[in-house]
Amino acid sequence: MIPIQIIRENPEEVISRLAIKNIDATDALSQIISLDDQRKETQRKMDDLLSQTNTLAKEIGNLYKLGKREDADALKEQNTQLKENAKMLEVQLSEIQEALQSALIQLPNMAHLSVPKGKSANDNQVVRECGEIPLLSESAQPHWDLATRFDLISFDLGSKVTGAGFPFYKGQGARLQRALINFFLDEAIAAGYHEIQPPLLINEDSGYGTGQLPDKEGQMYHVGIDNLYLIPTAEVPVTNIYRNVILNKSDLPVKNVAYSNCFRREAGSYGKDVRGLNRLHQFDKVEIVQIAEPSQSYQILDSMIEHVARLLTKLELPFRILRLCGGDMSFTSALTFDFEVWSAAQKRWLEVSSVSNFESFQANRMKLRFKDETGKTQLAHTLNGSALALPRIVAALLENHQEENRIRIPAALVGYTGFEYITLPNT
RNA sequence: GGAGAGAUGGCAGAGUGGUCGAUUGCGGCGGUCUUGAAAACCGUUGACCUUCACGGGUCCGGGGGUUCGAAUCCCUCUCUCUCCGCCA
Repeated sequence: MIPIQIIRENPEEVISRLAIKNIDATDALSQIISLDDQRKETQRKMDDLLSQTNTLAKEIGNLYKLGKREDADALKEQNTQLKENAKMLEVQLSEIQEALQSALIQLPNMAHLSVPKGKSANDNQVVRECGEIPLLSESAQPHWDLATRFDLISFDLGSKVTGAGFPFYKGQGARLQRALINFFLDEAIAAGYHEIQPPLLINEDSGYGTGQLPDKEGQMYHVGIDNLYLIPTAEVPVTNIYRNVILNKSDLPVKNVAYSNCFRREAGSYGKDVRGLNRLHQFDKVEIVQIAEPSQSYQILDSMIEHVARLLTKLELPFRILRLCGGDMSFTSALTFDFEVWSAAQKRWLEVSSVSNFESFQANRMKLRFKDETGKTQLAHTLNGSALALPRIVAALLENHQEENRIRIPAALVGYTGFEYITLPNT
């Protein structure tokens, strides 16, 4: 939610920054400002009346004490009348507030000025390419075939026991998963992040806090009997820790890292993009989340990008970094960089991380603030990024590092897997 | 799952219908004293809306109600604690 003060103070900036996301907010803003005017006006009138009723109530109390019962009764009647008027205004006010809130909540976050204009993923800007794209032999296989041949992952068992998109990891496949999780967590801890293990189910309030609700409801698994949602990312529980919290300036930046399973319904996905590990309903991810002072958030965004780049370099995977264009960005983000690794056998780029600065958009929704040096409370900035999501990393590791009859584990990971090569079963 | 108790400011903890946004203690901040610190003493100390300001309004877990007037009474939801049951 864009803070109303920003809209009031600087509507032109809001309009132009929303235009980067291909949104014409001119009408919406003037509607919002007029609703806000009505809100103030109505509230002022109501406060006036309440002030009068408060004064009268005190007088009545005094009159009773003095034994002037008739005078008191007369005032009582007067006060009842005032109270009724105040009640009417209260109803009006809550209607106006509801309309204002729903208008505000429909506005996406403003794009940062560095965001390129554009409509789709084709307009994203490649800002960096790192690593060498491996030349594989003719017999190189995509990861789903490797996973079967080396007996690492069973998609069929997943379908049998749960459904498509819920694979079983087995043997060296399972150990590789565990190794990656520990590697990512240790790297984050070394970079100063604080490890958190969050719950995997969240309530409705948390869904609103980070913006999954109301509009992305269909993307989450819902446990109806308890009205809880399975988390689509650890970002949701980890950021919502700070819902309705006022931090001290000295607490910032808050740097948290969490490993979790992630659950996504991925309604509407289909085709070759979802083959194998490319798109799952349940997957593992290590997420980094920071809460920062506004003046530092972009510097912190850079440091998060370097952190993710370092992980991919250590895993010896060729990758590129994209600056997302306005049309490809999420509703809540102000600036997003995507990381893609090259999948050598599929011959395509796979998105493995998305690092974003939300500025005060999430903070405003969930009332996450901090006290600055003058003792004033103001909204903090929130940032998060995947560091990293496992399935496509596994896909790329298997494909890019495949050799004749084995798959090489990158050196940085050997201490975690306990083996240097994935080998064929029964050899 | 059954029975009971409770939810008040950063924390602890008073307050059971009238001047209570709330006694007090701790903590925090500022000051006196001190070479410095501690102790002691004095002062100060919540959030939100509105206003240039003065001021006004809202908030005692959430929501609703009774009343001229609610932290205090009633309804409801959520959460916490104790006991019993079940259980990794």
